[in-house]
Amino acid sequence: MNPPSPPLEAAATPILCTVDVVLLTLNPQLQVALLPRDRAPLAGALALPGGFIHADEDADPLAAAARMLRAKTGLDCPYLEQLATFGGPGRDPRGWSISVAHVALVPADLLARGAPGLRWHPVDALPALAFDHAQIVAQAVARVRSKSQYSSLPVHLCGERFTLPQLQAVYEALLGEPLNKVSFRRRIDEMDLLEPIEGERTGGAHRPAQLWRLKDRRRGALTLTDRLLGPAILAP
Amino acid sequence: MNPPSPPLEAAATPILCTVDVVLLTLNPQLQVALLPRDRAPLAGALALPGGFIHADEDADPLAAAARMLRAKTGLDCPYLEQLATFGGPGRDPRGWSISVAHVALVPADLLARGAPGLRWHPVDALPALAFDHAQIVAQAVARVRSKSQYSSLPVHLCGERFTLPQLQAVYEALLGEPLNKVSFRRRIDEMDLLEPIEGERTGGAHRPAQLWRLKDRRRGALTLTDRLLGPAILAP
DNA sequence: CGAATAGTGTCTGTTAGACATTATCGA
DNA sequence: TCGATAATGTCTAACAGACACTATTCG
Repeated sequence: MNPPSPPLEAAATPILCTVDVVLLTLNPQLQVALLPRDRAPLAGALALPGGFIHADEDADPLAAAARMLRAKTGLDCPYLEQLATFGGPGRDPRGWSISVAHVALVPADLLARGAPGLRWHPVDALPALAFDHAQIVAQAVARVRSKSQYSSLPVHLCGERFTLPQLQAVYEALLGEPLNKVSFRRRIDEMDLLEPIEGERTGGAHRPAQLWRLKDRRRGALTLTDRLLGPAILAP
Repeated sequence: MNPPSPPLEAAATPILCTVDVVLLTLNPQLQVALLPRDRAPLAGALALPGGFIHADEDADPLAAAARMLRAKTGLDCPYLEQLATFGGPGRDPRGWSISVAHVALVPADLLARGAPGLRWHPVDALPALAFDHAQIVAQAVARVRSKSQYSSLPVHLCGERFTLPQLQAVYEALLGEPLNKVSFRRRIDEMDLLEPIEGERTGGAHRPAQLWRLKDRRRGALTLTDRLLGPAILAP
């Protein structure tokens, strides 16, 4: 039997392990939360909320991302998933580094509670970002748009209560083109996602729309359709 | 200006950074390549091909996975993509660790060139695996089955040259149910993936089938359909 | 010619989307 | 009553899949 140590194949140079979060909202276009870096390297540059994994407090990468979200943005997000891992010798001047990137979604009506330093930028007109964060944002946006074709992901950009016309507008903003109202409602109905709630929302002189909310068992999860909602978009 | 070091927020405990590869083939069922570990921890246990990222030679996680594939399996795989990153304090007894998991596909007719120690196991009847590798394999299989619904991924499990009935059988094995021949061929045709080649393959007393190969510009890439090929499967 | 598999033509039930109609509000 | 938006009914063109038919090989 071998003794349990030393690990013969251990990496010579330790690798920097970080998580980053692409926090998105729809207000009214798709926007991403950025923070100016408060320390070197690249102090002052705009970057995604993120930081080092803490071995003593993080249970896994997703938990590290949730901690980062809480600490840096102050927002409580109904949706958080892992996106992909970016790594290499050049992306951080301190050395070979890994970033486990995540995507988070927050409804626009919760933005007021966020940290004051947060800066929201439309994803289609980004300023220069630190590290390889522009590439990470691009991949996150592609993933969100792709999943909007065949899942309930966009409901996590609406608030707790919303109308079907509002939800359709969210899907249309993500997919980039108008959807057929009848087909859209058939799909949403088939997904068995929503339940009607009392109360009405109206904005003017017209028939008020029914309010809906996610069914309990759909909370925090994605529901998939077996047919596409919109036209095909290139997936990651 | 701040000096570039020390990094104020650097992780106290270094984190172990590894890559693992879920190498799959279809022969005739879906099988995964496993290797008995040759050192502690868990020496002798079956594990995925993988190892530490080497900061001095790997350009990124995908390159590290490709190096690992070459070194540990000896196989040249036409398809390799990142799957997801698994991490936590308990998955490796040496401490908080990260595994950037990948999926690779290899046609069954190339298996003979692999390393002699490789052991192939049907993914539906796996033995006990080291670390959290069973979970990684499960997620890889789910991803491959899901992508088989709407992409050309299964062609990478066929050899260089194949017939349409062979390709359909590969799709059916992955999706777990028979497909309509006419619809399947319509879809493959719409994807504009394949070109016919000279030569015929026949196995007996019947009409020989046309041979096809991937068009050049489709090499190494996935092509997507805008409609599903089979019934919906729960995606990761 | 018969068996077996490859490949294609055709028909029909289903579905997506265009359009029209009804419903419900405020002014 | 009118304008505006919500919600639903209906019709048609397109598509998926079932079926049948032809093609091509070997024995």
